Amino acid sequence: MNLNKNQKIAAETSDRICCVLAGPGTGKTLTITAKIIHLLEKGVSPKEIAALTFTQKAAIEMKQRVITNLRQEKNLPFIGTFHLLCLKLLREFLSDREKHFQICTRTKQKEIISAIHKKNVDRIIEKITNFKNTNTPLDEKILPIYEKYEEKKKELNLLDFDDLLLKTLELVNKKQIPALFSHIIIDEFQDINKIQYALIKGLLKENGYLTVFGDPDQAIYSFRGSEIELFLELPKDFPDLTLINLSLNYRSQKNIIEASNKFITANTKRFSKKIESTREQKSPIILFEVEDEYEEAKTILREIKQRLGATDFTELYKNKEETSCSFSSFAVLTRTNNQLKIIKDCLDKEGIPVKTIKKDTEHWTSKITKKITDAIVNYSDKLFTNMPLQSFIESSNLYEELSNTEIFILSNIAKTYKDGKLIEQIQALIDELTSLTPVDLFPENINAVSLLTLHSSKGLEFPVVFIAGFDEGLIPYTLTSDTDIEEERRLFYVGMTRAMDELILIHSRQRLINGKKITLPVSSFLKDIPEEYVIKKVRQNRAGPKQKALF
DNA sequence: GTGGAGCACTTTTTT
DNA sequence: AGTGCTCCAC
Repeated sequence: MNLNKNQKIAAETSDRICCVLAGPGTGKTLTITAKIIHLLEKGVSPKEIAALTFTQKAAIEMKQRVITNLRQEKNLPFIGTFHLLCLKLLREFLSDREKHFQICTRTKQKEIISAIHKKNVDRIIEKITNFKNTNTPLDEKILPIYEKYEEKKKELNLLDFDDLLLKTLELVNKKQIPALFSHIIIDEFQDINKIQYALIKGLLKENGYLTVFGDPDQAIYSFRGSEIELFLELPKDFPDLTLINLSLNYRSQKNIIEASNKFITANTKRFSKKIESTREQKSPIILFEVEDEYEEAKTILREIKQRLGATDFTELYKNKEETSCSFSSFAVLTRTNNQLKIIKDCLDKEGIPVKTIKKDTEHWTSKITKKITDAIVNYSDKLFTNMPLQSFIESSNLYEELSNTEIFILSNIAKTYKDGKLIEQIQALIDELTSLTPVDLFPENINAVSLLTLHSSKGLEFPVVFIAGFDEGLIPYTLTSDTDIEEERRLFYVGMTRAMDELILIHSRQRLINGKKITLPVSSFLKDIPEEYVIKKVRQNRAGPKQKALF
């Protein structure tokens, strides 16, 4: 593995408590992978190591990389989500009477809650989750619902996702689960909450090694209980903490790195960190001002077409290798989901393929199940010719149709595939699918323009990034009262740093929000980006009356 | 059990 | 504007 100086230090240090500041595009996953492999090569037993993530996607990516590097997949350390680790520990350490619980999924949660109280089911679940994770008190109306919910779960022998962690922590505190790991590695540490933090401490052996990777400037999930303070107060909690800064960014050109570096210094809750681009300077950030959301969509369409340099899109499908950029080079990011609809419609109409994250759990589960079932049935024919699975995936259209997560699962199923038992295999597969999330199923390999919220863009990168709705009110989002302006700034920072070559912001003078036509000024975040990094382009509505530009 | 009127609500999302 | 829900009539 080819590591730069600080990546190597982070991977090989034998300091006991380390915090690796891993800004956007600095090779975090590579470094974590290197660290795991380094420990194994040093002779640390896999059983002594746990690498924890918050999402399955991250876990799968990391595991895949470790497997690729080790060229084997036996005797791996635990690499997975906090929830999976807790699930395994509970199955191992709970009493025989208790250990046979089932997981209370979101669907089941909704079912139980709505039997108690029909209205605002989602909000109630959110409140309960918040209460369990952060001790945010429950008001009088929700408390009895919560109590009945807990009772019902007990009756049905269910544990919800929060319970997995809480129950494990309880056993750890009662010493019924011993400290198990001498090396714990945490990914995306800025997303941690108090429960998870306590859990890590309880599972780490005395004088064990802890390395956390993350970036406080990308903490965007406080609304679901993450506490950036836990990251920022690490030096207090561990006076012997070693800070390592991954300072080289391999993703974005200089303008984007410098502009985002300066932008984020407007925040106070952070560690100062240095990030340098390894890439040549390219064009500055472009800011368009347009009339309304339809002009916004048309601007995106026009800019995409211009960069594709083709009007006949069927040609682009055929000659992918010959063009420097394709549909998948572009992403459109917005603060809210519903802003994406008009943009999607506009691109759809012009024959530009788009991909979005589907939120409809029931539908995709059955659809994907069918897709993978078909794939396995197809593959079983190919078994006669001994065609390796990877070649099969690449030669079929599956590579484009399936997300990376699906391919991973398919590979696993196929590996254990034996003649006869197809139905059982698929049954097992369906069990795995129920734990997948919309993001896991985002078809990364399909050649289409990505339409995403700023939140769901985290971790991704694109040559050309549009951030639409750069309007005060949406960015930062202040249409409801309890805005955390620093978190909103971090969210925009995440958006900016998705861009490799070009960042294009679009502000619309007017917009329909909740059925009302409103006029918003350009985002107040504009003033936090030094002027020399931005080119402003005003597009007047030709038909309409002349309006004074807002900047 | 269905369909339509009436009403409320409207940020972000993982396990 | 658009969605999702309840409630009531059939």
